[in-house]
Amino acid sequence: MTPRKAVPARPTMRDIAAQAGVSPMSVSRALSGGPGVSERTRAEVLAAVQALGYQPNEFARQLRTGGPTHVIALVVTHLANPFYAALALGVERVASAHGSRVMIMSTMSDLDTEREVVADLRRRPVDGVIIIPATPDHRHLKELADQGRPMVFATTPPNGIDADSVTVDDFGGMRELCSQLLADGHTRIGLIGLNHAMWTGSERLRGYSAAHAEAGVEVDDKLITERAGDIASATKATLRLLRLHQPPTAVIATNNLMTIGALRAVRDTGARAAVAGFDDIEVADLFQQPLTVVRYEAEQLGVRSAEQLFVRLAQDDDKAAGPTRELITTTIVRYG
Amino acid sequence: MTPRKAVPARPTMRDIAAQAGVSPMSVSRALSGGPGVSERTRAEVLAAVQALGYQPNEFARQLRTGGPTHVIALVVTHLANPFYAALALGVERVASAHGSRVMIMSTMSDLDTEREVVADLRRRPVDGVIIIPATPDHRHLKELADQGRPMVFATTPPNGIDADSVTVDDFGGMRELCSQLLADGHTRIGLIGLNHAMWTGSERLRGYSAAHAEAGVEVDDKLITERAGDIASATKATLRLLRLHQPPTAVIATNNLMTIGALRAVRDTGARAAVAGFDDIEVADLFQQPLTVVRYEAEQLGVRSAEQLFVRLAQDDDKAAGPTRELITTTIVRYG
DNA sequence: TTGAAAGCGCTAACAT
DNA sequence: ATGTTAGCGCTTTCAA
Repeated sequence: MTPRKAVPARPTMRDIAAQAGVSPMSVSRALSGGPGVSERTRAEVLAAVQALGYQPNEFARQLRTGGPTHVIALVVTHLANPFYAALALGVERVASAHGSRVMIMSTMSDLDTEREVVADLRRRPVDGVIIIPATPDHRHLKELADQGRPMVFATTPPNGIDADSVTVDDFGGMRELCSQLLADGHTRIGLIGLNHAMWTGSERLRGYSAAHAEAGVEVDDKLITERAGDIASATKATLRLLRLHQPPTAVIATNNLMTIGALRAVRDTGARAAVAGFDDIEVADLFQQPLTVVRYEAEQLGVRSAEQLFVRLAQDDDKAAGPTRELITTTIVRYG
Repeated sequence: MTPRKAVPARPTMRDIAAQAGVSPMSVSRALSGGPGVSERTRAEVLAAVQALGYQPNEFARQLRTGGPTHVIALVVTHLANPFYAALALGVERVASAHGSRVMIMSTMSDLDTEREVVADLRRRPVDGVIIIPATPDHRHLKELADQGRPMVFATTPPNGIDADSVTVDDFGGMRELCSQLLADGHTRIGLIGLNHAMWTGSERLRGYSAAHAEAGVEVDDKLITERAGDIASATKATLRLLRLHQPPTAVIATNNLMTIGALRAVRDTGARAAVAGFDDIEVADLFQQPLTVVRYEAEQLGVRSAEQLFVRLAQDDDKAAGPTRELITTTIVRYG
């Protein structure tokens, strides 16, 4: 942490009061637009504000009134993933409409980083928090929630915490996608980059299994590859599957990054395996390979999460209802 | 469902002091780790902190000390554009290393929205601001800067403001890209979605012109299409060019969105025009059409901007040097 | 080593 | 309609 100079001195209400020849209280009243100020005083105050370029200090006001800070926090895993960027934009849009700003923090899917971020949030008076949890361990998040901070969990429901959530229909989306592949005649379908430990991962696996069961096709565990962190490892995992004695005729990637990796692997081997994946890819129509995806509105996920948060913020604590669970629906899209 | 338990008001330092049987001052000292506290007192304070789940209020501290808020603002045009998302991630990484958080605001390239955002920032004690200006009109930004707020301009230098900037080598990148196309034998090269009014636009046009001049090829103004706001209008603009009596044999798109639009137009018409563009596209290797791009590290742009901001924040006002201008270099990448 | 007093910038509550 | 007092949660200053 580098040393810093203090924020440059800004004029305060006292300065305005002095300049306008009134008391600070009159300045406060004049600026808040409330009644009890003569037009003449108000005019003089506004003139002084203009002259000195005064801007009220929101922190001080908030400290005194105990009112909202008009800042909400958004904790994501990786902002550069277009999916989270879209979600963030949705959150920002809603926050903006409510006069609030968004503080964004990326955890890079690292539990320790998430802990740090959360510790920071406990000290910082933000009005509420929207979080995409990095891991299934939510103990530190419970401490935040217990502080009385309204929280909304996005993409993953809370684990042992009494909080709202907005999630994607991971199960239904994967089941439908997988069913279509099975209907196309595929009986050996690979699953790339599954993370059993995460809620989304287990839900998507459940959908995969359900589709197989409904089609009366047995699942071969050798076709399910373990968690892959990035595109390159998704490519490797896919290559491993394609080299099996009985390779899959189709692969399903468990998120947008895994999809890119899988496409590269199939292209490089010249295999004729069909590729499908969770998460839409905006430019998939330009790909040389056909692709089927589970699409849902990432921005909408952010919008709904933020709206739910503001509902909570507007609520009286006493008559607050139990946690809500909202589901974002999915559709299947075929490219090429 | 369990009724949400009444939120306990956040404990303050006084509560800790009472619980530990000491004065608030001792609590402050114990927590700040400073000298002048007996081990016994410190232990009792820490125990009380644990017992009550106390977290200091950073605002109150900041108000009293006048120190930094450890919040910086990042104003971008559109967070969902992968380019700005990457930039934001770079900013966040550096900020995090300096113990600061990032408040992100998207202007959607709208001047009025930018004005609102800036007005908000004038009231909110953030330590500094990194901005990608939405338009060439920087008057409202000057008011922010005049307040003494350290500012760094990213992608576009300030207009009449004494502030640092980090920009891309728009001119050099475009000149090199265009030169390569000319060397490939193209003499009619379209330019898609140029925004003359923006600094980046004029720089890129300058590079386009310079390359033509160096190659001794005359520029045909009919090949230069006006500003296009989104992918769809880029497609339309490209289609218009391709239908010209003497159509271009190559088109250069002026940013990543324009590139997508141009690729779609060329694909849909089955034209044989080569496509090139400013900004890299991560999955371009999967495209069915060849593509040449001007690549640069978007995240690095964010990193350098943030680093420059923290340099300013660490500086004494008196011995502050003049504005710095940093250039991010570009390379040409051919896909397919 | 500890505490009491004062004040950061602002506003609620009570004067006048 | 205006001003005075007090205090939000914290820390600096000064006294004990």
